[in-house]
Amino acid sequence: MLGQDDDGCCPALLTAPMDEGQAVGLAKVFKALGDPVRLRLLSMIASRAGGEICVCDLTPAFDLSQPTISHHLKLLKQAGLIDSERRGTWVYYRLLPEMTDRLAAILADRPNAPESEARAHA
Amino acid sequence: MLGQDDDGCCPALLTAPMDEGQAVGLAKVFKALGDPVRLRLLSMIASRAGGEICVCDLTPAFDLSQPTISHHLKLLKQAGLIDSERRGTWVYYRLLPEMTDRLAAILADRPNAPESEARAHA
DNA sequence: TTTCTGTATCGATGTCTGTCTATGCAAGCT
DNA sequence: AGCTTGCATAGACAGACATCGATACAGAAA
Repeated sequence: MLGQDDDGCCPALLTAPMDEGQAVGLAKVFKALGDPVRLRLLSMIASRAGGEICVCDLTPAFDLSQPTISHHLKLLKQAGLIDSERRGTWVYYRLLPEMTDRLAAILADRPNAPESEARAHA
Repeated sequence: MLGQDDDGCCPALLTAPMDEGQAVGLAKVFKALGDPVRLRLLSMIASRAGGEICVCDLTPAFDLSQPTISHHLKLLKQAGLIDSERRGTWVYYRLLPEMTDRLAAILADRPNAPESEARAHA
C-alpha cells in the first residue's frame, strides 16, 4: 500500500526522490495521523494494557459526538494503523504495529544517519 | 513544539495516552507530511547530494504553479521539517533531520517493541 | 536607474474535511 | 416479538486547504 522499493520493504522518503504513486500512498497514512483527535485515539488504543480497547471506553474521553469518534476510527483503520473486532455487543480496536514500525523506518532512514542508532532516546 | 515528556525528549504516542496539547503540536507535523506534493518535495530535498536544493530545481519537477510550490515549502518549514537560506538570487532548502528523527523515535517507541531493533529494514 | 529573474505573498475559488443530527443495524435482554 | 444499548452510516453544513493568476519583493545585471 505504501509503495515498495527494490528490497520489498519500504518506499524511500529521505534517501531517494519518491515517485508520485508512493507519495500518494504514504500521504494517506500521514494524513490519518494529522489530526489531534485521531492521534489521541491512536495513543489510547496503542498504550492500553492488553493491546486493545473498547469503543465504549474511547468515546466518553472526548467532547465529541459518538458518530464523530466512529468516523475518526474508520479513517485510522483505512490507513492501516488499527484494526477492529466485534465481540458480542462491543467493538474492540487494536494497533497494527507493522504500520507504525514501517513509518518509523521510513523516517529514520536518511543519508548520513548513524547506523542503526538513529533513535532520539539513546 | 511537539510537547515534551519528563525526560525532555519526545511526547509518548504509543506508550501512554497523549494529552490534547501534545496531540495538537504533533498533528501539525504529520499534517504537513499528509500531502503527496509535500512528501515529494521533502524527498527531493532530503535525498539531494550536498544536503540542499535550490527552489529553481524543485519547481519544474511538478505540474504545479510556482506559488503553489512556494506555499508547500512554507508549510514544511513551519512544521520544522526543513529550513531555507537565501544566497544571492536563489533560495536553498535543506532537511532538518532532528524533526524526522524525532518522529521516527515517537513511532518506534511502542509497548513490547524489540529493544533498539524496531527498524523494519533489519 | 531601469530591467530582468527568482521567490514570496495576496485574494479568489473549488474541493476536501471535521462535526453535527438523524437514522440504521447488530446483539443482548425481557 | 419488542425493547434497549453500542456502534456505524447518511446527509448537511461550516471551516480549512490546495490551487490559481496577479502582484510584490529581493538581488543581479545592464
